[in-house]
This record gives sequence, C-alpha cells and structure tokens, in this order.
Amino acid sequence: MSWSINEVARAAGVTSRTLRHYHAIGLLEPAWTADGGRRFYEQEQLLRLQRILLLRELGLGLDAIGEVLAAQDGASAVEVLRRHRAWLLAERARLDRLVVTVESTMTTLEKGGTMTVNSMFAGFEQNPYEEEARSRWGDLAVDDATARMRRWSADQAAQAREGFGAALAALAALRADGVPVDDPRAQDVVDGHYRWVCLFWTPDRDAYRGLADLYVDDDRFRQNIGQGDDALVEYLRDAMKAYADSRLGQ
Amino acid sequence: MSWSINEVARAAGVTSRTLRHYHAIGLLEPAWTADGGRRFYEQEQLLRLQRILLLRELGLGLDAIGEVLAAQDGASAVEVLRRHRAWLLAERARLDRLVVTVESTMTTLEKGGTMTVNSMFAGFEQNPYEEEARSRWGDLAVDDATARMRRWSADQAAQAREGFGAALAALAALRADGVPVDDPRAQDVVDGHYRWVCLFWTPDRDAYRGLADLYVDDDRFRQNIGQGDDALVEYLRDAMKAYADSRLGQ
DNA sequence: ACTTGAAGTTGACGTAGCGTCAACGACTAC
DNA sequence: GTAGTCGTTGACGCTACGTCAACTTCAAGT
Repeated sequence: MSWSINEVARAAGVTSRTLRHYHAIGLLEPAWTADGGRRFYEQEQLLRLQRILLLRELGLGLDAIGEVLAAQDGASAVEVLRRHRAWLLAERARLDRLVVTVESTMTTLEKGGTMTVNSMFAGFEQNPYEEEARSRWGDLAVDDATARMRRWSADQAAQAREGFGAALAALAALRADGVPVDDPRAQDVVDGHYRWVCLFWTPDRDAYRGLADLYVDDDRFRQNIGQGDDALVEYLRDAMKAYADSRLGQ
Repeated sequence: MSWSINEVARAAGVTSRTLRHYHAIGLLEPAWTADGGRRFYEQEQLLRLQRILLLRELGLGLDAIGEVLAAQDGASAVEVLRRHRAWLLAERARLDRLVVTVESTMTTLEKGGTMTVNSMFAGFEQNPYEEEARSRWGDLAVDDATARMRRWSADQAAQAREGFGAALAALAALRADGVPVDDPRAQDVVDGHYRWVCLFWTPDRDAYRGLADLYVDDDRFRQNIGQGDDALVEYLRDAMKAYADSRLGQ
C-alpha cells in the first residue's frame, strides 16, 4: 500500500511542497518513484514523517531533526533535545524581559514621552540612585533608564563596567603625569567615554556637562567612580566639560 | 558635527553593513553623502538610530519599526506595540508548551521509547480515559498522547471534532439506507476517518481494528461517539474493520 | 609623484523553511 | 481530441543582515 505525495500531505497536514523539500534535502526519501518522477510513500516513510513533524513542532531545525533521527543510540538524541530545551528556556526568559520592556515603552508613549533612552546611570548595574534621580529629572527618564538596565544581560553589564574602568585608569595615569584636561590624550579618553555613554543615551552639550557635575556632586556617584580618589573624579568632570565645549554642538 | 559610518556603527554597537542596510530600505537615511557616496550622520540621525535599536531590541521587525517611527500620533505607535506585546505573549506560551513536550519526549527516549505518536484518543479535547488507557496500552503511549493533546490549539480541536461529526452523520445516513459496511460509499467515509486519525497517528491493520473495537467496548467512547445510538457505533466498527482488512497492509 | 593602507563604496550570494508562480508532462474522463 | 487533475522541476521571494569580491577615495609616508 503506497500513497501519492498529496495523499501523504493531506494526512500529515503539510503541503506537497514541504515533502518535496524534505526529499530535496535528504530528510525524507520516498519509498520509490514512478516514471515522470512521481513520488510514492509507504508505511515506513509515514512513520518517519511523523517523527519529523513531532520534532519540528518541538521547534528543532531540519538539520537537528536529521541528527536525531540518524542517531542510533537514544542517548545522543536526548542530548540534542537537552540542548534544545536549554535554548527554549533562554528564549522564553528573553521574551519575558521583552514583554516588560514593551509595556514600559507603551506606558511612556501613553504619557506623551518620546522613547529616547535616558540613562544617566550608565555603568551601574543596580541603580541605588533612583529616588534622587526621580526628583532631579522626573519619572519618565528614570523609568526608561531602569527598564533598560533590567534588560542588560550579565556580561553586557560586565563589559560596560570594564570599559568604564579602563577609561578611568587611563585618566588617572594622565592626571598623574600632569596632563591638562584639554590635552588631546585626555580628550581622546573622554571621547571614548562619550561614545560609550552614547550606547545608552546621546547627551548634547548641556546634558553632558550636567552629567559631569553629577559625577562630582552626588556622593554616591563620586564614591562609586573614584573609589575614594575625589580629585580623579574632578579631573574627569573638567575633562568632560572641556570635551562638551569643544566637541558637542550647542 | 557629523560622524562617518564606522564611527556611528561603533558608538551604536552595530556594523556598518547594518547602517547601509537601513539606508537601502529607507529606514535611516544619512544626513548627507560626500562624493564617492560616503555616508555621514549627525545628531538627528543618531537619535533616530537609537529609537530604531530600542524597538529592535523589543523584537519588532524593521517594517514595524518604520511604522512606529512614522506614526505622528503616539496612539498608533502604541497600537503597534500592543499588537507586538500580544505576539510576544503568544510566543512565550508556545515555548512553555514546547518545553513540556520536549521534556516528555526526553523522558520517553530515556525509557527506551521510540517517539512514535500514539493517540488513541483523537477527537477528544480532554482525555478522561487516561486511567483506562494506561492499564490497556502502558504509560509511554499515554504520555505521548496527552502531551500531544495539550499542544492542540482550541480551533484545531474544534476542526477535529467537526471532521469527526461530519463523518458520523454521513455514516448514519448510509446505515439508515441499509447500505452494507463494505459498500464503497461507506468505505469512503471510513477512508476519511482513517486519514483524519492519521493526523495524529498512523495505525496499521491490527491497530485500526483494535481502535474499532475500543469504540464499541468502552462505555465512555461509545457514549461519546454515538450519543446513545449504539447501533451506529457498531456500524462504524464493522466498517472500520472492513476497511482495515481491505485497505491496510498487514 | 608614487605607493601604501585604511576606510569607504556597490553588487552579489548565503542563511531556514518553505510559499508561490511558471512552464511543462502524464493520465483519466468525456 | 480535449479538458481537468495531479504531478514534475526550476526559480524567485521572504528577514536582517554576514560575508566575500572588486573597486574607489583619501590621507600619510617616501
């Protein structure tokens, strides 16, 4: 007993194009072909097709499906499924985060906000300054910033901290050498900081000057950045202001 | 102040190829181009790029992003986001179901099962026969079947019930006319039933005969199928057995 | 003036999993 | 003979770019 391609397709709930595709990539060969190339399938092929479709519903790619079906031992098939399960869980977690962010963005828009990402707090994984910030810049900016923070993965945050730390170390060395803040070398470092801040937020001249002041004026920022070296934070502030004046449009 | 394509790319964390792509599809035009076609971007374009990347992180497609950014009023932008949120939630729910099924499949494989989908219960959304079935066919088949059931969407199940109901009505009419079970007209209806069962499971001759007996022997199946008309269920059983004998290979 | 290197350009193909024509062949029914 | 149905093999299209390949432009060094 054999079935034509369309009979199989109807029974399995796929199109004949799909079966031809599976044949083309070697995933499911017909039992035999008549003259003119017409494909015919038998019980064995239907069984294989069912397994294919089951795995496809699980979200595996066709090549992964081929691997599973080619695996002689159940163990390696289980291994493929285990990896796939991990991927599914990661995807679900990502979607969870996306839902939160979409909702936050919708709220911002409904309040009349503009979707600009305002992160004054770039470089700090947790944001212990939220209260302070709310009184200083209002709720919308903070909501944006914290929502964006939440989306960071751990290694992104680590990379961000690293970039900030490297810039600070370079600045400390320049200051130790007595290099003035408007020296090209110092300005180069600040340029790196500016571009890094731009990953989250693109401040104009005044905003960047305000950020520089914030770094010094706020005890917790100053402490967190300078680790006790207040003069370094002031050096950074002055360099940032010089950069803002010379490189950022009004 | 303007930036070259690579400066923008580094600042935004994308590649220059991406920016060229956005230009090509009209999502982000450079501020101006020099001779030779080199692209230059200014503050305004960076702002737009940030919004693009924010929306991209939310998982929107580039065309949807274009819609949001083109929307003059916040309301229509929110509408796009609302649809996207619904899509995200649906995707997450789908992944939830997939995780469950993958885990069940892994368990089956580890127990030495063969991943064949065995659904004796095709046509019933809920499966009140689980206990009975476990004693009759063992745990593996039931796990498979219930896992597969859980994955059905509501409208798939409704469509399945409808198909079954239509076949039954046709059979009832034939029986009322005194048509024998091996008449081509009755066999045609059973052929439809067989193909429909194949959506979930491809029984061989013995399995299909077993299914026919099950329909009559089990009180709850018989009641559910015949709605009190036991003779109709017996007619179905005999027609199915005739079909199995004549059309299904041993 | 010449070379070299860096950075830019356009064009094209590749990715996954088929959908969707187009153009044609084979078989059945009337 | 002809219409209709079912099949075939290409081939292009879809997302969001990655990745060559083949050139051009521009500034710096010799």
